[in-house]
Order: sequence, then structure tokens, then C-alpha cells
Amino acid sequence: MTTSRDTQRQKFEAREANIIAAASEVFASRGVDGAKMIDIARQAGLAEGTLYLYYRNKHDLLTAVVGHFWSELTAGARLAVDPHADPFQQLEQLASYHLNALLAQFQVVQLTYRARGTESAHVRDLDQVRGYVRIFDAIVERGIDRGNMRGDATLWQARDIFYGTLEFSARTLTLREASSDEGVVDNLMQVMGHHLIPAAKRTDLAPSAVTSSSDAQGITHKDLMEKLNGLEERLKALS
Amino acid sequence: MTTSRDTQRQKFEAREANIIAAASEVFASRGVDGAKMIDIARQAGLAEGTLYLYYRNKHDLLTAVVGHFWSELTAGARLAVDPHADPFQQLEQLASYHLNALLAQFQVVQLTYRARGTESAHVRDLDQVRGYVRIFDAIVERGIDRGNMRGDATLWQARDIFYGTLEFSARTLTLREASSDEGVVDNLMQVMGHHLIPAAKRTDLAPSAVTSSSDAQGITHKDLMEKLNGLEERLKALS
Amino acid sequence: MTTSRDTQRQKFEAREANIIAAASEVFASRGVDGAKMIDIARQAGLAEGTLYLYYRNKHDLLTAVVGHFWSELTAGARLAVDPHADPFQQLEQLASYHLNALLAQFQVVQLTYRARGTESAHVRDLDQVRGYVRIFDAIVERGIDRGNMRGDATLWQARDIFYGTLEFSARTLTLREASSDEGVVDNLMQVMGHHLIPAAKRTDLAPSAVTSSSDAQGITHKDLMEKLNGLEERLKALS
Amino acid sequence: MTTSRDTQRQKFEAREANIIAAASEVFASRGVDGAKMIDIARQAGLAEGTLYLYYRNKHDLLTAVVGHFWSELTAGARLAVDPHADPFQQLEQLASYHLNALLAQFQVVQLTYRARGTESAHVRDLDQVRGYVRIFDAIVERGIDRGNMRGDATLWQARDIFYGTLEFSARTLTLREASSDEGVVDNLMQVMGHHLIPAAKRTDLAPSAVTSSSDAQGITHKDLMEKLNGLEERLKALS
DNA sequence: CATGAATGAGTCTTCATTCAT
DNA sequence: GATGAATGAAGACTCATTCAT
Repeated sequence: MTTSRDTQRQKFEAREANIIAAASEVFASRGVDGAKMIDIARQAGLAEGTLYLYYRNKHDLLTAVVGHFWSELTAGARLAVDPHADPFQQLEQLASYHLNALLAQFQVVQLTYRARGTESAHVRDLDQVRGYVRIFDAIVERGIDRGNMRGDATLWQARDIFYGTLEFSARTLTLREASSDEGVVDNLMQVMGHHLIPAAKRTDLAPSAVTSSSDAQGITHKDLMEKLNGLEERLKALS
Repeated sequence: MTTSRDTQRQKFEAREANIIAAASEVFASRGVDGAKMIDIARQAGLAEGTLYLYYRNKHDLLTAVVGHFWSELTAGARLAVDPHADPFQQLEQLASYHLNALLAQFQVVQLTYRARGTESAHVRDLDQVRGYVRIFDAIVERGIDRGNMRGDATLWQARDIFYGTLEFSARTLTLREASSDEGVVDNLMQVMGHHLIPAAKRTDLAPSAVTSSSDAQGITHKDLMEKLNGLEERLKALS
Repeated sequence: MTTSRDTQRQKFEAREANIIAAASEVFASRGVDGAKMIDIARQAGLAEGTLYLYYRNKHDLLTAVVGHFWSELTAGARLAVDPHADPFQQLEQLASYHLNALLAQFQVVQLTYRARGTESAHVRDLDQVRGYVRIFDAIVERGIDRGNMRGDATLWQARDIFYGTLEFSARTLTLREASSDEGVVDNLMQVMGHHLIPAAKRTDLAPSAVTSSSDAQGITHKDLMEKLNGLEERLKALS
Repeated sequence: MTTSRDTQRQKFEAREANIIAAASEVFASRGVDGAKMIDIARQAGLAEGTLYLYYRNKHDLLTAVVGHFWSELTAGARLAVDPHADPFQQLEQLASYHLNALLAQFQVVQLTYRARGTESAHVRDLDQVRGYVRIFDAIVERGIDRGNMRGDATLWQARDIFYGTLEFSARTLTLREASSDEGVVDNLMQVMGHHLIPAAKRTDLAPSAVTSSSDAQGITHKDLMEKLNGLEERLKALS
């Protein structure tokens, strides 16, 4: 009985995920108002009416899509950021992750800004964005605690530099149909470094941030540094 | 006769400006699809049909609104930037101007993305946007010519930092309902400084000694990486 | 004063004729509902509002166009039919005239059937058509009086054969983009002959109706017969 | 399952027929442009939007109505014509059938002219109309083959006499609110007879002796004409 | 539960008609 | 009288949502 119910539950959630995926795609490609419920249904391989068994109306579906996007993004970011790395490495990992996410799902991010309607829903959307942003905040705060980063820098300004630059860079890269990030993350990290690192520590960063050369295997100094920092953390943990 | 024709022309342009203003407001507050032509007409104090004497259809009106916004923005920017100031001061003036414009008309900027020729003309930007961005480019290029700024920095990345940061800051300031810019421009200028000022001129920053990644011993990154991965595995086994 | 008033009157009527001509063309080419008042105005070289100084509304204008067409057609028919010719020649003249009129203004005739709206207006239209048809009737009645035509044949049936055949032939000729009438009138006259001529007199007609050969000057036996009949009439009148 | 699908299909076709019937009525009574989609929907007992589930737009619906009319007419005509009768009897059967159809649905025929591809596909007739006319052609061609009818008579002219007369007669009968055909078909058959029956078979008609227009003396029509014109002038001077 | 046919409110757009200049 | 800008009623068409099967 429980198993059957679980199976049902699984089925339900699979359908739900299926609808969200379909809706994400259609919303992203045609825009909120350009997306017809029938298009979403077809994309999901369902009948129109079936959508309404899962979501009360189009706006609810949009909210779910946006909510799903941010929670997935948040989960992905947590995996992408090595908890043992030092704050700067983490920031770089986050930047890299965020940029790739934007490149892959740029249109979906835009939907967030367009979730009009009730104020309450808008606030709920913002809450989810805040959850995502908290990852950034946590990294920086940890950096400040450790003394690796300046505490006098206003956090939200660092945030806007970080996310604003990444979003605009993503747009530019998309327009250029560029495949690699073309040094965007490196550049950003240098900028963030100057913004966040206390003057006394700044020399340590420069080499890492500036070097972007790589050999044919695509392994950069950055990759090595990350690895080393990871090892360092583990050794610390051991002792 | 000429006077009468001029008066006519003036009337026409006044009405046109009136419509653009009304449409800007309605588009901004309700979004493109949320804005009804009759709402715009009422806002402009006109009958619905009258709009169509000035603009062929809704999309044309949107294009006009966005085009008008950017050309006004460009005109304002030219006034805001002192041609005799040095490039960095100019950049600061531009940043300040841009931020204020965003704070005042944040929603209109968002419309830009909808005004593009939907799929038809590929992703052709509005000419007016290019014109506006050219102001930033001109300042930086002049800085490079004068030797005040680095020529090796990629222009578009500087641009994305500049505009991305300002746009996200504007959003934040709007959410906080802040009245002043709370140091956003100052901070941005610091960041832009580090990004654009040649090492020789930076006094508060260590020279960015670039350590070349290739070494004479023929040891590649790949070799190092393999070694490190081996170490990592051993450590995992230990813990 | 009278002269000036006459001049005014002339001007007015000239404008009126101008509007009718313009409206005829636009109505004919685009259909009643497809014709926009502004198109008619432009075609007439006038402003939209000016049309309303001459005709209360679009329907009135249509009525005027149709009325004008039929009265012109009637007037033209009276000129085309030689009053001294014998009834059969007259019928042939009328057929030839009617066919050419149809070929030239086929679309306008169609407008007649479409003058919807008030019953009264419809009746008025029909009256004008009746005026035109009376020419046919008069010819046939005269033929009957003279004993050239049968009185037992129902007049309206002869009329429907006559006009129905000509209208359908006109349509066919138009579709074929034929320039000449391709024997339509000759054929029709033969048909009308068999329908209207008393058996006893039928031999007289056959040659005339059948011969359609002509030399390079385009003069047919028909032409000669007409001429001769005209002369015959005059001689009768003299004696 | 198959039954259910068949039922569905039946329902669909019933609805389709229902819509066509409703549209026919409204189009016929109010004209194409006078017919509002909502009127047709109401007449069919449906909501406005439902029409669009069956026909893409108003013009498609019109085309369907006209197409349906002609194909029904064609089917009816095939039933009305006895395949074993002789060509003349068949023609009479067709005439009688056509006239009655016109009396019943006169307005619908008029719609045909509007259903053509407006300017776009040049003047492409509806295939259904061609199919209908083919019935007439087949009868006449069979008559010619059998030797019952003349092969020298132009088919299209016979067609125009036939259909033109019937259409105009129908109009007349409708205006007179006549119930019977009042001899229209009989009369038409007489006319068609004279037009189509070979001279050898006509007993009530003198042989149509054709006098050739060219004579051996080399006197042309032009010569005669000039002579006659001279006589005419003299006569004018006399009177 | 799933379906998809039916619904009808909502919108853009057109164009006959008016009227201030 | 003439103009043509302004009007707003009207209508084709779309699409989110419902509900009988």
C-alpha cells in the first residue's frame, strides 16, 4: 500500500517535473504572454486540461517554473562550491557556475523579473532569489570572518558587481555566440579581489587572477590552485 | 502660411511626445502585453483610434517608446559628461547619470528586450542602444589614447562591469527605496579604476607580476594535476 | 448673377460627376465593403470630409453610383438604337451595345445586386433597371405591333434570355480576356429570332443572322442590312 | 473503440454541416461582409470561438459554404439527370433541376463570386463550379457524338445561354413570387433546340441557307458601303 | 485521472462619420 | 465650402479556463 502510494507520488512528481520542464522551455522561448497553455501541454505530451490538474492557472505555473529554477540553481550552486576551498576560490567557483547557468538558461532568469501579478507572489519570488544570493553572502561573510576579505566593503554592492557583471557578460557572450567564457570569470575575480581583499593581502591574489594561460588539456593555474586549496583544507581538518 | 505649417508640425510633435509619454508609463507599469491600447489612449487623453494615426500598431508604438527612451538617454548623457574632464571623471559622470536615469525609469529599460524584431531580424539591437553605448566606448578609447587607461583590457568586459553593476545597483536601490546612490558610483569607479588604469599609474596596488605558466623542465599542468589527484586519493583514504 | 450661379451649378455638377466616377471605379475594383471612403476621396482628388458635402453617407454614394450607371446606360442605349431601323436590327444594336457596356463595366453591374439596406432604396434601384429594360420591351412591342414578332411569346422570358445570355457571355469573354465579342451577338440574335419571329417570316432572318463573315474593313452583311433598312425607313417616311 | 471513433467523426461532421447551414443562411441573407461571425455562431447554436475550431477564419468558412453548395448541387444534378434519357431530355432535366435549385438558394450562388481568391490566385474559379458545369458539357458532348446535336456550335455559348437564361429567369420568378416555373424550361429547351439541333433534323425550321459574303465580281463590302453612304446623304438632303 | 471540445471575455485594429479650423 | 485630424463603435480572432465524457 505504502509502496503503491509512493509509486503514485513518484508518478505525480515526475509529471510535475515534466510540466515544469516543458513550461520552462516554452516560457523561455516565447515569453510569458507568448506562451500558450496548449503549447506547454503539447511540449509536455499532455492535454490542455491536464495542466490544470497540476496548476490552478497559467500564473501559478509561471510561479512554479520560476521557483523551480531558483531552487535548482541554488542546489546546483551548493554542489559547485567546494566547502573546504578558501572564500576566493569559492567565489570563483560560484561565478563560473552562475555564468554557465545563465548561458544555458538566460531566458528563464528574465522570467523572474516579469512575474507580475500579486505583490505576495512577487515577494515569494524574491525570497527564492534571496535564498540563492545567500550563498554569495555566506562566502563573503566567511571571508570577512577569516580576515581574507574586507568587512568595510558593503556586501550588497559587491553582490551587484558580481551578479550584474555576470548577467551582462552572459548576454554579451550569448549575442557573440561565444562558447567559452572568454576570461569573464577571471576578470570578474580580479575586480572582486580589488573590491574585497584588504590591501595588505592583495599581492597574493594578483598572480592567480591574472594568469589565464592554459595548455592543451584545458587545465589552468586556477584549476591547480583550487585543487591545492582543497588539499590544504583537508590537511587542516586532519590535524 | 509657413507659421501655420510650423504650428501644425509643433502640434503633431507635441501629440507624438504626449503619446510616447503615456505609452512609456503604461508599458512600464503593466508590461508590454499587459498594456492595452485603450489604456494608453486614455492616459494620453485621446481616443483609441487616434493612436493609430501616429503609430501603425502596438509594436510600432513600443519600438517608438524604447527608441525615444534611448535617444533621450543618449542626449542627456552627452550633456552630463564634461568634454574637458579627464576620462575617469567622465566615466564617473556617466555612471552617475546612468544610475539616476535607471532609478527614474527602470521599467522602461526592461522594455528594450521586447522591442527587438521578434525573431524576424535575428537579434538586431535597436540602433539607439548602440548609440548610447558608444558614449562609454568613446570615453574609454580616449583614455587609452591618452595613456590614462589600459589598452589591453577588453572593452566589452569593462562595459559589462560598468552597465551590469549599475543596473543591478539600481534594482537594489529601488527595492530599498533608497534616495541617494549610497556610494554605488564611488565603488564602481574604484572597480573600473583597477580594471582600466595601467599598472604604472596605480599607486595603491602591487604590480601585477604575471607568472608564466610554462616552465623549462617540460613538466606540464597535466603532470602536476595527475600528481595532485594521486595525493588527493591518498588523503581521502586516510580520512 | 445668373451666370455666376450657373457656373457654380456647373462646378457642383462637375464635382459630383467626378465623385461618381471615382466611386464607381473604387466600388467596382474593391467591392462595396472593400471600398474605403478615403480611397474614393483620394481617387477623386478630394478630402474625406468633402464627400459628405455631396452624399450623406457611403450607402447614398453607392446608390448614386448605381443610379448614375443605369441612367447613363439607358441614355447610351437610346443613342445606340437607330429609331428607324426595324425591330430586329434594333435588338441587335441593343445587344451589341449592352455587351460592350458589360465588358467595360462588368463590376459595376454587380453592384446593383448588392445595394442592400432599405427596401425602398432597393425598389428605387429596380425602378432604374426597369427604365433600362423598357428599351428592350419597347423594341419587342413595336415588333409585335408590326407583325415582325410573335405576340404569343412571353416578353419577360425573351428578356431573360436576352440579358441572361449577354451577362453570362460577358463574364466568359472577360475570363477569356477576349477582345472581340466572338459571335456572341450573332448567336444571340439567332436565338432571339427563333424565339420571337413568327414561323412564316423566319427565312428572312436566317441569312442575316448566320452570316458573320467580314472583309478586312470590318464591314459585315449585318452592317449593310442595317444601312439598307435605315434607307428603307426614310423612303417610307418620304412617301 | 472504432464505434466511439465513428461516433466522434459523425458528431464532428454533423457539427460541420450545422455550421455550413447556419453560415449559408447568414451569408445569403446579409451578404458576406454583412454577416458577423457571432451571427453565424448564434444561428448554429454555438459560441463564437467554436467556429474557429472548424474553420480558420471567415474567408475559409465562406469558401466552405460555397464549395459545399456547388458539390451538393452537382450531386443533386447527377441524380436529377436520367443517364438513359436522350441528351435533350437530359438537358431539360438539368434545366429544371437548376432552376429549382436557384429558386431555393438564389443568394448563395451570388456568394460564389466573393469566394474566389481575392486577386491573389488571379481569377481562379472554385473547382466545384467546374465540376458542376461539366455535367452540362457532358450531356452536350454526348449529344454531338450521337449526332443529335451540332458540333459546330460553340459549347461555351450554349452554356451561357443555358445558365444565363436560367439565372435571370430565377431572378424574375423570385421577384414575381411565382411558384411554378411558368414555362421557363420549355422555352429554354426550344431555344437550346434551335441552337443545338442539326439543320437536317429540324422540321419546323427553314434550312439556314448560308449566303456567302464574298462574290466573284471583286466588289467588296466596302464598295457597297460607300455607295450606300452616298445614297443616304442624298436622301438626307432631300428631307 | 485524463482528455480536448467548447466557451466567451478580452483586444487589437479598421473605417465611416463628425467637426473645429 | 473644403479639409483632414479625431473619434469610437464594431468585429474578427485568440486563448485561458471549464467540464462532460
